[in-house]
Amino acid sequence: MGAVKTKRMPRAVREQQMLDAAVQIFGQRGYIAASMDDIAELAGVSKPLVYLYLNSKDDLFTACIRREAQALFAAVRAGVRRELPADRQLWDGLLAFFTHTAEHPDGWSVLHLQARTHGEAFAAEVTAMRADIVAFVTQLIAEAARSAHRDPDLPEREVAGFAEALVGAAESLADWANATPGVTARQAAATLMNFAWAGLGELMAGRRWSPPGA
Amino acid sequence: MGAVKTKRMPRAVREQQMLDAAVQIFGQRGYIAASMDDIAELAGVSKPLVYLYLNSKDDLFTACIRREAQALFAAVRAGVRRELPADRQLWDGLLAFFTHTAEHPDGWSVLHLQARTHGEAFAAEVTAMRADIVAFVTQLIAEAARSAHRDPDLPEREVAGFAEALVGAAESLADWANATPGVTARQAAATLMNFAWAGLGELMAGRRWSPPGA
Amino acid sequence: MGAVKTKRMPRAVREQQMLDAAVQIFGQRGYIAASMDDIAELAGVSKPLVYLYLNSKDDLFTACIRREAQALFAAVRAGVRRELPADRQLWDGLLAFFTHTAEHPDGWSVLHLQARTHGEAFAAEVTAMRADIVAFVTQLIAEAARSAHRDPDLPEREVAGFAEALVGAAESLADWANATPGVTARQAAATLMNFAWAGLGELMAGRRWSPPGA
Amino acid sequence: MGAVKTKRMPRAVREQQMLDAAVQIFGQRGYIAASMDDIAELAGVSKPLVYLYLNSKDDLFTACIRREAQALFAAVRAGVRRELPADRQLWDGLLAFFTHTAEHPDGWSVLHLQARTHGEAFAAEVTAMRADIVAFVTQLIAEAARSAHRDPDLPEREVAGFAEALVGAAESLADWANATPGVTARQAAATLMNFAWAGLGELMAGRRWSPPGA
DNA sequence: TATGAATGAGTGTTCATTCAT
DNA sequence: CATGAATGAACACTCATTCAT
Repeated sequence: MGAVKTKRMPRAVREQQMLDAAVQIFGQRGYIAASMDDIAELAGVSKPLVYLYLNSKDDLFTACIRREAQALFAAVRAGVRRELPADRQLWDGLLAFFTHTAEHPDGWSVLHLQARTHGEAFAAEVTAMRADIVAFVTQLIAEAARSAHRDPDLPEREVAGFAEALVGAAESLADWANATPGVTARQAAATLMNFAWAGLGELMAGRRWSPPGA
Repeated sequence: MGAVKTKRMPRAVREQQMLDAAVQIFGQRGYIAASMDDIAELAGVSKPLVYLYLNSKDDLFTACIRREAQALFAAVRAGVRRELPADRQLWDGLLAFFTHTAEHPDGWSVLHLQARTHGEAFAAEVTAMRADIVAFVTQLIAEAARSAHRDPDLPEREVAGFAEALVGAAESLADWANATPGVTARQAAATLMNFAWAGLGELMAGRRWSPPGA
Repeated sequence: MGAVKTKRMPRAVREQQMLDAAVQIFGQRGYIAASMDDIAELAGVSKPLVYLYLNSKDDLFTACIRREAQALFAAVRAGVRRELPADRQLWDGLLAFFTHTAEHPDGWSVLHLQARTHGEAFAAEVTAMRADIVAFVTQLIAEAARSAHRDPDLPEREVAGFAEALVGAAESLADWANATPGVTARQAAATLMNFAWAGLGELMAGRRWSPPGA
Repeated sequence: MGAVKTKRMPRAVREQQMLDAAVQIFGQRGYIAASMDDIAELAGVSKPLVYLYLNSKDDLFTACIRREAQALFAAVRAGVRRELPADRQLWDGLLAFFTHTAEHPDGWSVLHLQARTHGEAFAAEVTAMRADIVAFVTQLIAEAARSAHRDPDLPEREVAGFAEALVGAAESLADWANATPGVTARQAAATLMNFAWAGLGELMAGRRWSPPGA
């Protein structure tokens, strides 16, 4: 299971092996339950070497978070072509998102479960990437509204709430898809698209569901 | 911060104090990082008493989960009157949900973050309650479809995916609302209602967003 | 299993119930592994009452040792009639001994295993009773030698060694008999009698096995 | 008292130091009363190192039992030359036995007191070695009977009882010798030899002491 | 006479981390 | 570049013992 024990590798390669092992163990066991012993063993190196390269358990975890966050955001970006229509961009982004989370369940666990459960410092790392995604979605919505020539001055807070809800639903569905055998990335994306697109249309059209007694 | 140190209380009272403290510490630090020492201290009792009444860290955590799950579900139920129209019921339920999670952030953290991250046994406790909520929402959607005389035979799987997405979005928004100062329970509920209601309408009308190349 | 829970008993009776329970638990689990909780529960009383009557775990254990030691010595004495011939007395004594240890295995365990394993203070209690028995056997041997008119001045140290070996063998056989199903007290006594009596005869006759190179 | 604090020793050496310390503490205080802290301190190392090398208190105790059992049996074997007459072999074996138990009182305590008092698993370790010794003695008796051309078909059960009594007496005398200042290994061996040899002669001659009323 | 409520002190065990080589 | 040897600090859990009633 662990990396084959090879001697004398360049530092960069060794580091990636360590991060691979760390993501796997952190993702499956959680930050605290993961032991440096286990990570070192899975990486095929001695524990002092892990400390030499990655400094501490905290730093190692942070490095994992950063690597996985960048990988996820990069995957989403790479899936989207900005010249296509907004709904197509949203679809492509969702598809890329669900595909990536399905292919890297441990990384997704690190980002969505573990990092948020063990201290503000770690959570902040994820929050940054999440903000990028939310911003991206927000921009998409605004763009879509503009291109539809409807309600060009959507209240910013409302759009933000929408983007937040959309991203939140996506995250939840990613967990659900990973935990439910037989649910593909396409299905998850289609479900969310159906769920969200009509609401977005109403939003852009300026129609609101009004709470009673407001 | 901790409970006022009072001597010689009846067991039932002490137990609630301990659960209060445990929910707070588990919610803020997570299952593993929470130490029984800290919980006992916050509860204003000695550690052996915690063990005498609650048996073990596992049992204590389980007791927390159960208490918080029941409280949350009870709050949602109590907020809904079944004789009102479906959209009103959904609104009332969401409002009760966001109100409760806002008022009990640690309990919400225990349920939504901690319990799902530390072993199947704990997760199952939450899953049970979540299933109740999803079933409740599913029922609401079906009811709404019936009362609207539209597409009375919605495909079950699609409704389930919708309910899942709706509950997932609600959970994510609860985190977001708790983490974002200035966001009220009403606002969170309104955002989600706007986000979801139109999509539900489309669903009931049998209209779907179709993925490209399908 | 434990005593029936009855309220308001005279102190003496309660104390015996406690000692019964204590002997059972000490005998089966050992001094340290035995918990005051378990003893109190088995005795059918609350823990503070045990402390009220018996003071401390140490005192309770000591009381057990004393009671069992006296009971064992009394049983041996009661089995022997001093007017009979020496070999008959020895036989009767051994039979009484093996019968008692077989009927009170927990008491025997307390005396022979537990008391000697947990500190000098406890061991001393047993040593006292053991010395009584060794003295009794020594006296028997001397008496037998006198009545046989042979070697009336047996060296004291040698007789003591003999008595010690005899008692030691008896103790070992008691353990063996208790641990080996199907071995009766009579069989144990007969084995030891055969083993010892001839050696005693040689001793009294002044014949010795002489170590080489002495 | 404890080993001189030396840094950076090879694992094998440290392990022996730990076993030395453990035998001493287990022998003097018993399995449960012995604390890993005390053992580690006496061994001159930190507690985690004890766990790293010996795994657990259970394993450490088992390792002690095994080492001491092997050492004792090896000492007895080494003391006996099989080509000599049976009584000489018995004498040499007893002498080696009492010498070893006198020189390793803690080891003897571990084997004879502690291991038998704290669970079947530990007792079994000792029982195996004891069975070897009993078998050895049984063989000796049979051999002696053969070479004396007397009653070559001794009933097996009786020989076993004899061997049991002999070994039991030896064990008891070892305790006695260790507890009684001034008693040498030679004296203990001579006492037992005198005690047992004549009885063995009677046994081999087919003469029995017969219980009254049988 | 009797007990429910409560704890100080200690147990076995684990883990992130460092040094000497 | 790499590691075997070693530890300080903590954690879950238990137990003999006491107090207030």
